[in-house]
Amino acid sequence: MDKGKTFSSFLEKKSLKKTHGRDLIVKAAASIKGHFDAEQLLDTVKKSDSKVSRASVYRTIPLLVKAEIVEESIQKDGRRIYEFSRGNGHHDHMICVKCGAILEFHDNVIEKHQELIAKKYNFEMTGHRMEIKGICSRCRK
Amino acid sequence: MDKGKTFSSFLEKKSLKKTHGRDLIVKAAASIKGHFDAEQLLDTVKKSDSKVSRASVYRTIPLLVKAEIVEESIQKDGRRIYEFSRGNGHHDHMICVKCGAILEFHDNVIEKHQELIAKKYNFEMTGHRMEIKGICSRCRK
DNA sequence: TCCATTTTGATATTGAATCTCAATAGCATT
DNA sequence: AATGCTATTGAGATTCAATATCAAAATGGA
Ligand SMILES: [Mn+2]
Ligand SMILES: [Mn+2]
Ligand SMILES: [Zn+2]
Ligand SMILES: [Zn+2]
Repeated sequence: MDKGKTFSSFLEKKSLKKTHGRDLIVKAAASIKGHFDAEQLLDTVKKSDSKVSRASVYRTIPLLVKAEIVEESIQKDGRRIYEFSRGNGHHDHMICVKCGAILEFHDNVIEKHQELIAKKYNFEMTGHRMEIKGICSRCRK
Repeated sequence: MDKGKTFSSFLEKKSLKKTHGRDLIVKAAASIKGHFDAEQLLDTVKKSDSKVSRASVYRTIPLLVKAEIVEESIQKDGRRIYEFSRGNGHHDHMICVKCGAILEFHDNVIEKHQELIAKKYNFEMTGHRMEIKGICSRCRK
């Protein structure tokens, strides 16, 4: 799952330059297990090179998303939460309002019906976000 | 559909005070057809009484949501979008990334499957948000 | 009417995200 | 390897929705 190579060819295709910062940022994103926000990514990058700027991280994230290396998964407390695409495919999220835990799920029926809805309204779906909010099993007991 | 009365009893139950501002704000929310954000609500309230403050609007919105008079429907460009509950029941949204149009839909199968998922994970669902992003029929041609 | 408490308006502050701009790095060409 | 053009960067400023602050005003029970 070497997304470094993928990103590299993405940059080439788009005539964007391969830079030290971009290289470290994609590597940092890959190193994070689970969901992260821009600030966490910045912290992680800074461990490799403390001179990489916040601006570069914020600027690179949309590139990683376009390259399908990183996905924007949910919004939590006004912050955008991302995750590295590990080839485990698309999924949606449940967010625990008590402990903040993010649980993942996938439901083929829901996915299919989204497409049916879009078709019904002649709407060209480019993406979707579905978040279930509530209390996770751990917090319930 | 007099949500003024509903809000009034909500405030009573919670031992909150009935104020001029809160009264105007719920009336303003009811007067808006369709979706709105906090700033639009403020503009509308100010037409009745220009002294009602932005702070009061931002403070009252969560009360209206708790009272189930207003629903938070989607997030758009980092702004929270609300809508007055008109008893037309729950629905989800499609957002056109070209023109910004917000389309509504409802799908029983999707709703049911959300509950099944929650049950499967022993997750107590208190709400959900599902947004389909894409290009609306008008913008496609 | 009195008075404790809540609420308000005006303004300041926060914080994520974006923008600015001079300095630097990447890279095609010589 | 040196040149020159342009994309990119870092540091900080800026934006803007949302929240916090706090003295003054309103509310509602006694
Ligand atoms: Mn996920
Ligand atoms: Mn709606
Ligand atoms: Zn939890
Ligand atoms: Zn459209």
